[in-house]
Amino acid sequence: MQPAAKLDAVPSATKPGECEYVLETQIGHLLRRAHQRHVAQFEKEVGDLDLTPTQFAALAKISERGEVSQNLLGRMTAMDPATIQGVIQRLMARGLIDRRPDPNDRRATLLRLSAPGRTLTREAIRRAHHVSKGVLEPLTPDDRAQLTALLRKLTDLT
Amino acid sequence: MQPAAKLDAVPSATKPGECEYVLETQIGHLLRRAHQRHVAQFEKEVGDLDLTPTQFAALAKISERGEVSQNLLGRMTAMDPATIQGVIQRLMARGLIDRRPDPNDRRATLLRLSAPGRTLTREAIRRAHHVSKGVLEPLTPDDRAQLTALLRKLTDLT
DNA sequence: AGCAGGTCGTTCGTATACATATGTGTCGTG
DNA sequence: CACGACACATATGTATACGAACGACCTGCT
Repeated sequence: MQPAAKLDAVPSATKPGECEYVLETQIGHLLRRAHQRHVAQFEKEVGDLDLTPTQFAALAKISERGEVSQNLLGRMTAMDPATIQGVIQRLMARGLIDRRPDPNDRRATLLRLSAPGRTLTREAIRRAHHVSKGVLEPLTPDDRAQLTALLRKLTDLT
Repeated sequence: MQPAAKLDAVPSATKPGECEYVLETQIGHLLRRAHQRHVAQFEKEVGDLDLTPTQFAALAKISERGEVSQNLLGRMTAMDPATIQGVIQRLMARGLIDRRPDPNDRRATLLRLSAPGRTLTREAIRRAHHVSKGVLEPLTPDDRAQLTALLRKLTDLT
């Protein structure tokens, strides 16, 4: 990313629905930036394990479920079938995941962690908790709970 | 994206910092999902103008500033120099943007909207307001203000 | 049994997103 | 004025992210 910026404050808002658009007040831009913040923090703290946030999410979820189909894993981690395919392929190439065909459904593939995968995931989970803490660090404890709750509501995660 | 999911609720949390990790409670995952929600909504409502959220952000910001250097635009829209380069290149190819070398700094390039770019941006801004409304629709008005404020705090946008 | 419609994994194409490297240009300091 | 540190735009490589299309397969209905 760029060197952080600190640009001049944003001036006047106009009435919405009109031809003015203050990027910095729009939810989409804010979400994008906040997400970027998390990715950066994750990279800084977990990057030396060579795991991206998505790769980690996949590992963590497999770890939680023991064995899942690739497609279900995708739904649980909010990844497109096309996306999860690439993620799994890269984790496979590193030997972190074992695959086997689903005996009950010949379309499906079942995934589980390999022994090295389990070890790496344990360590990554430890660090991931620290990442979450770091991301929320600018907020008060109350604000953190608020934000989490609001995002869950927004994303329909009850 | 996948057909939406509605998976079973998440069970028990363990004490954090330990070997449990409930993806659905972690800020990174929530931010990623919320961001996905916005991108999807944007695509649905602005997609037929063939604009992505980032392309639109660039156009909107150029429109606001009149003329900016590519690099400054990148900082204002939170895009890497490498990223903004690609975005601008595609908008240029469509004739939505005009370029000229900065007379005061031969490294820099100045960007402004072309006439078609201005027209398209006006229409896109109209729709973008509607997108923001749609994204926040699951929240109460109070919650919307709360969430926006918290994200601004988190992303250091004062 | 057989078929229609849907699902699972995969592939292709395009667009962010960012690290890294490079060539060119600017600027402050000596 | 010269030089080193830095800034700007670009190029390359990798990793999401997703639409669209595909072949293989499953399932419910007839």
